[in-house]
Amino acid sequence: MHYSRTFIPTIKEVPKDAMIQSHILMIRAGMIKKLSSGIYSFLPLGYRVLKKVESIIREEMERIDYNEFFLPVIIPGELWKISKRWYSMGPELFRLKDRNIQDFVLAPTHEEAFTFLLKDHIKSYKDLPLKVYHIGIKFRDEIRPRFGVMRGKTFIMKDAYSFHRESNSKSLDKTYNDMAGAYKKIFDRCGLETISVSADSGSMGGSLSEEFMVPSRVGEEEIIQCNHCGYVANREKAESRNENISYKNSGEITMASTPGTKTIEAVTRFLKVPAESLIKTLVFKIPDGKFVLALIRGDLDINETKLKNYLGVSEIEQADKKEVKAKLGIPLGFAGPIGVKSMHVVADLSVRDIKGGVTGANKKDYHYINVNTERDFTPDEYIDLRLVGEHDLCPLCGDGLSMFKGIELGHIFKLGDKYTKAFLVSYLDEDGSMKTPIMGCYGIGVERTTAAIIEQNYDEKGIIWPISVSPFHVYILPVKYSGKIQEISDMLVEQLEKSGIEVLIDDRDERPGVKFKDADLIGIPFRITIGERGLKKGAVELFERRTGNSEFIKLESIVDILKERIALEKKKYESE
RNA sequence: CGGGCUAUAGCGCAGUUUGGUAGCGCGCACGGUUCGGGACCGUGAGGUCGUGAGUUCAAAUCUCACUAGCCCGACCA
Repeated sequence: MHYSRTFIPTIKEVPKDAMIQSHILMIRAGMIKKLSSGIYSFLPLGYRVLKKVESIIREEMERIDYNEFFLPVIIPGELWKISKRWYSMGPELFRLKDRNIQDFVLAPTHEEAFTFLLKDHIKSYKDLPLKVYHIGIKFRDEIRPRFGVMRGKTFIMKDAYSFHRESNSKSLDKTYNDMAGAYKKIFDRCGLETISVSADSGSMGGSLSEEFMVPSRVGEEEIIQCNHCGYVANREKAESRNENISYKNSGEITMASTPGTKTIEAVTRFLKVPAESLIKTLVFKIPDGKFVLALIRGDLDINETKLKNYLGVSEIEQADKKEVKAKLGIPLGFAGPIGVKSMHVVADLSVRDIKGGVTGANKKDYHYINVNTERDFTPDEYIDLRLVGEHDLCPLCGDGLSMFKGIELGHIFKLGDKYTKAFLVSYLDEDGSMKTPIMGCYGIGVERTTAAIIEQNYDEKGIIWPISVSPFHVYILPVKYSGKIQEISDMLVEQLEKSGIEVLIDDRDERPGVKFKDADLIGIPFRITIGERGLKKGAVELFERRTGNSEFIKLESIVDILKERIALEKKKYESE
């Protein structure tokens, strides 16, 4: 293609709204343009990359026998009412009405639509397993869109769904594992280093789930990893081994005056006790307006996701001061479990063994000391509520854990029968009995993957595309597009394109410096510079963006050499 | 939703403190000199100063309200 006729609006300045490299470079290279917060248009160069990522995904989906569909983005609200997500999803779900005042949603994901679509076609165990997917636009009214295309209000997702016989969970296991394998290949082929971590399944429902992450400073996920045995999990999900802290048996429980000590730190300082002997007490509010008391050892924090899952609610928030005081009569900062009757009390496992502990007395400026769990109070339940941190112990091997950040590119779930049950999907099994199929679902964020590729492949000059997703294979840079140089450039373009190589020729009437800068910024893997300097020797310059290597190649062999190099480079990103 | 910041030409910014009718760099157009790493000189086009109201003889500048965007926290591919 000719640069002069292609819309590639590169810019020199760093856009003020962009904070991370992938966002900055996508804008600077003329790949995307913002329409509104979290809503971006893809320009020709960006779209070419997007399509390449999509086709890698397609190839790997086909390879494991998934059928490609294309579903609408606007879905009757009725379907979402059947799955109950109309009620549970909250404001991130875009809702609208048609002229007949019927409810609709702009689909944030397609479990409902696919389940409804396939319901009529799953009648026999012979119809299973059924594996489907599509690549389409999704809508989520994100609380805070961020980092350009990394978290948008609309985004392209590859979402796949599988349906299986309920009695044969091995079928789901296999499909799930196949998908994990396909994801690994997809990301490898995009030139990405990913890791898979076990994750919380959130509002999707279902049991097991795994996320595919790219480690990155700008990631929004926190990943916990064992330095020893390979345990990896999303922090939301991560568990840890309880340390054995030896508590001494204490004397009688006593109420002590602790004026103004509202924080853990203040209490430990005032009473001269370690944080481990405190019983931290937090009041949470759940959607039905009820309050829950959550306890954890003073030096630890509550993992709200774990608490939400335990309570079976989609949202919780820490109750605010005034409300707690008004409705429960408890001064926040001095809350404690002792004597609490009106609220459900859950305790983290770390609380169970505390003896000689300290906790709020539900009275302003007073704490109880010498508190023994079980002797002085009994929570309704002990569960794991702990927010695992960097210095905790691996739940598997007891070794140390570390934490780093990552970008979540894909997520795979074993869904169970949440949707098939709600939609009354049933099939006749071999023995003539009526059964409900179980499901798996599997997503990849396409733009986010594209952004992550840049995040892992750039330098101070611009993007460095892996050839598998590069908008073009070769950038031809005629130092001056006229006379002999023009003739040779045109000839090269023709020959290369004839062999299926994608070429961008910079035929603009610009000074060479401008062309070099743009070529570096756009980041196409190979560049051929054609100028007097080389032609004197009957050669052109072949430059490799990633290594910075450059060499002069005889004109007559450049096409063959390029073909060879490109084939070699492509091979690195091929399946298997 | 809470906290912080911003809004002036296509992009990046100055001007706001101390009110006097808008400027710089890049980009764009034209002419010339240049031409293998974002050239130089000259000329020129381009602005409801985010929106609305108020104060004032006079508002980009002061006041109030609103809107949008960005960053930090709770959601997600």
